[in-house]
Amino acid sequence: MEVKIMSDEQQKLARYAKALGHPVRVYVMQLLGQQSCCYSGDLSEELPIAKSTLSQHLKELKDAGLIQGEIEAPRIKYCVNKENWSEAQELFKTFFRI
Amino acid sequence: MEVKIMSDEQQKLARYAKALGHPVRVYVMQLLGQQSCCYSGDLSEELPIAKSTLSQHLKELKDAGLIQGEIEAPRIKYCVNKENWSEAQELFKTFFRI
DNA sequence: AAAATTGTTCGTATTTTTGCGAACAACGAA
DNA sequence: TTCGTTGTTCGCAAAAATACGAACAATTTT
Repeated sequence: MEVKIMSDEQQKLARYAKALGHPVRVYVMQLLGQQSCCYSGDLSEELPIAKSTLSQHLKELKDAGLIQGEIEAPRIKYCVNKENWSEAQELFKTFFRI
Repeated sequence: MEVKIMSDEQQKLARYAKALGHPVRVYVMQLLGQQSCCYSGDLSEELPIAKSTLSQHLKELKDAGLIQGEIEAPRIKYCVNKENWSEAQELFKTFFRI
């Protein structure tokens, strides 16, 4: 896309949508919606994927801005990034005009 | 995911999100939201991508169930797949609890 | 029938995503 | 300080996504 046709909103929406484009990542966000925070280990026990794979999915969500990690040694506490979550919420709300 | 942990809802949401995970596809859906139908040619004029690339994106949206094509020779009229759009709407609404 | 229009499909190349296990780093506990 | 716990990063491999132009198919127009 050398010439920019897409609006920033569309770019952002696509970015968030992409981050939510995998069942594991939807699962994580849904869990965080219920309890607002969780540890990678908790997820690792529930999900039938390798630790390293989970770590990558969490990184994806982090890179997309949907979650943030906080060191709580020796673990890492993952929480929803509320600011960006709200943004995503608004974007999807508008997109689906709901 | 040989052992199914994810719910159908989560799988579906991820599927729709994935389909929306590209700016061009967001653009198309947003246009269809405004005018409900459009032709590939219209899009091709506005978007700085090759016809074949656009065709692939439309196929993605079709495969995800978000749009449907109707032959109106020599063109193809693309419309929102209302049933699935509603489903996606509901899924995202619930997901974002909005 | 020949030519033009519309859009898909094919072939190809590049990049990104997904996934795993092994190795590593950081930290608390023994 | 050594050992366990926790989670990331590395190295690799396979699959999927992105993108293009050329070729093709279907239909309408000339």
